[in-house]
Amino acid sequence: MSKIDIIIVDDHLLFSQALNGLVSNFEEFNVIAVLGNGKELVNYFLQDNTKPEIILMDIQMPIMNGIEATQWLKENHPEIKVLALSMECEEETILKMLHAGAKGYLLKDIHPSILQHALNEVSSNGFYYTENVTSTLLNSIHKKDTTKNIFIKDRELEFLKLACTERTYREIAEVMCLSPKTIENYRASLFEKLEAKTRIGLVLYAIREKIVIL
Amino acid sequence: MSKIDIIIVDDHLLFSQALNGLVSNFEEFNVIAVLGNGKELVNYFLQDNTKPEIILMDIQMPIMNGIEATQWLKENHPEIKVLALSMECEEETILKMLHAGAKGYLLKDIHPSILQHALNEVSSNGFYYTENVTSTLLNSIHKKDTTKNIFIKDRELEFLKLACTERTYREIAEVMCLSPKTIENYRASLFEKLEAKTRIGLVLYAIREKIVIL
DNA sequence: ATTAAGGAGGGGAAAAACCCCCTTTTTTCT
DNA sequence: AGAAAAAAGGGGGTTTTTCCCCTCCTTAAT
Repeated sequence: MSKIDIIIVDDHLLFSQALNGLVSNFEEFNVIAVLGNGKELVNYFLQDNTKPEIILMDIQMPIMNGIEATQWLKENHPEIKVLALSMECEEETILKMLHAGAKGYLLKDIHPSILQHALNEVSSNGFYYTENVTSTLLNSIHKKDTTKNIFIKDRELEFLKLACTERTYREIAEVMCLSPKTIENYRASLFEKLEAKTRIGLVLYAIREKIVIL
Repeated sequence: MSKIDIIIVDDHLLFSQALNGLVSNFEEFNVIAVLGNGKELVNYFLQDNTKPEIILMDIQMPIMNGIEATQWLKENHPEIKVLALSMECEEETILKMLHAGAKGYLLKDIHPSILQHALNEVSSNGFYYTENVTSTLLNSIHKKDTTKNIFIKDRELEFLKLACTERTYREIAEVMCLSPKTIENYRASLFEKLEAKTRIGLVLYAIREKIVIL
């Protein structure tokens, strides 16, 4: 019985090395490479090395992250199955990874035997989706309905960023070279769009949506 | 030559199990237990089990985190050396862990051989501090000078949190069961303390200092 | 030619900001 | 134990900012 080739991509050396030992101990699998980020993975394939059947992919990585790497694989080596292995359970991250073509999404706090099972499932069925992932998908579908497509115009965005400072509207008008009354219109339209009742609401929205950083 | 007993405390099963394999492969060390959080560690000691010489301690853990667990060990088993092993490189976390009595602080992206070296150092010298940790300590000393000791009183803090909503001051007064005029005093004193000129300034401060989350 | 969007504006009410002042209780210092 | 300081609660009045409604003028696209 020939073993199934696996590549591990994770920037936490301690984890990737330890995981290497763990997976290598599974009868059915053989780790052929341990890489530190997406860029190293791309280079690995550009050098025409042995192709793995499955890649265990971390998400948060320097230089080239797991999502970008998975997208690259989908375009260049679509037959290789990516199994995401991350600590992040944020909905957005999971969705991005699945859109990029991951065949499964595991959290790092699972039991090794589940990893083994997942690897076997991915190898035989082509995918392995946990309850966690499917419920996230359901959630996101549900949300899509309520999420209005909020379109913020360029100048409104400029204003929104300036609204997140201690400048008064009059000062913002000066900075943007506009009349205070025009600023007033931006304010009103953003209040409506973002369902804000006060300037504080604008600030909270901007910070939540990472329109302004910190 | 008798091996040095080690306990691993980490909630990420995949990591802890894999790390177990890794450390067990080091000639000098012997993993006697792998636990999922601080509470499990406390229970382990309450049951009068074999004491380890070193504990490899994760920080972010459910129920009882690494900092709390290390503090408990300092009071109850001060001879046991704790080597922190985390992904967090935030200054505050490192400082808290060192204050709690950790003999070293490693990031999870290190090479396994560094872990081995660190374990040996902790065993022989009693500590192992990387450049990373010492530079963080230096930084924090430097910062102490410029950081004014901003002291926010309990009620002020309550007000500050409420100020980060779309409530008017009058509404905040109602929520806090106070006269709007008292709220006015809190506002004025926070404006002075936090060097804010408008309510937006308060909100920005509160979010930066993580007084309000998201 | 009409419509939509961006820009500019007026008037007025409400909220926020900025002054000054006050009492009472609790804590801290000596 | 007693004085002083700090914390908590409240008040009056003024100015500025914010908020809301509604109008008018361009300009560019349908």
